[in-house]
Amino acid sequence: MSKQEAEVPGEVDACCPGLLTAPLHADQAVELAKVFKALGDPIRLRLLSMIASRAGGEVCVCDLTPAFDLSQPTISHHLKLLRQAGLIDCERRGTWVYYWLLPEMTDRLAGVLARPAGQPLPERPAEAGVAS
Amino acid sequence: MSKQEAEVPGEVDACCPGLLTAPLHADQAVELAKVFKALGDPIRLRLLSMIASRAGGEVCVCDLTPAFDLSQPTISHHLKLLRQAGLIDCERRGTWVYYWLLPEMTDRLAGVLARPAGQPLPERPAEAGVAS
DNA sequence: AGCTTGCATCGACAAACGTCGATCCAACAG
DNA sequence: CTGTTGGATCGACGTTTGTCGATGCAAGCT
Repeated sequence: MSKQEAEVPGEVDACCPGLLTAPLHADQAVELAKVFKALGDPIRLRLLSMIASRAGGEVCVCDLTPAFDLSQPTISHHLKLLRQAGLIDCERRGTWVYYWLLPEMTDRLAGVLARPAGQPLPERPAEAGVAS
Repeated sequence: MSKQEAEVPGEVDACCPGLLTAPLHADQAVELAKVFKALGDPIRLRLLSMIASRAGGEVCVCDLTPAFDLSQPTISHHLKLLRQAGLIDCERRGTWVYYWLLPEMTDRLAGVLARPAGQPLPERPAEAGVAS
């Protein structure tokens, strides 16, 4: 497992301290977008959440599939996308396949979205529909 | 502006301390996925980055459009999606329209992806292709 | 050897997405 | 009022995505 064509971004370019500090380069944007796109589906978010929050650190697919109203191939497909995004990895153990989180990737995303310390927050409070 | 059908998620459900601590509920997953999907495109990531990293805190569309090899309607479309996701907002000032970041949303995402303090990290080091 | 079970892969197909040119609207300049 | 410019909205069109049933493969059971 984890050895298919899987073009795992992996090294989203160690650089770039964040989206919010400097304009992203086109290549970095492409790599980052792959990962965010993987998170852009409710099923995949729930799968990732179920995997990440598991006590032992890993989950058997046989525990994931019945949690959704979707066919087994569909769940398998979503797991594949999460794996190709570098968010999870898996291993076959006997009859079953186990998935676990790769925290490096979620850490990286959190860092990319984080606002660098005391960013001034330009003067504009939080007018989300104030209709001044 | 900022007053169209724009079903801004906004309150992705103040709860949920993170994706990684407990299985996400279906509704929360749907809301979160909308925002991540908005980030799942290289153009939108670069737009957001250009807007967020701007000194004055806001950018005129006329500064954004020429930075890409895309038509003006396409850029406008991407900006609309970012706005509907609650990531940015805009205002018309005279002839020009200015966009700025809504840091609440990026903060929320960063929080959702963050690993709660000293999460054990189950024993599995970081085998990204160890092929044991 | 056969059968069964757990998952992945393979088309297929409808829905969603990214892009464009054309058009429309708001604001300013003559 | 007329013309111009910045930007949003409107179809249209090709590509990608999410889903399925059918099939393939690996591992255990009898």
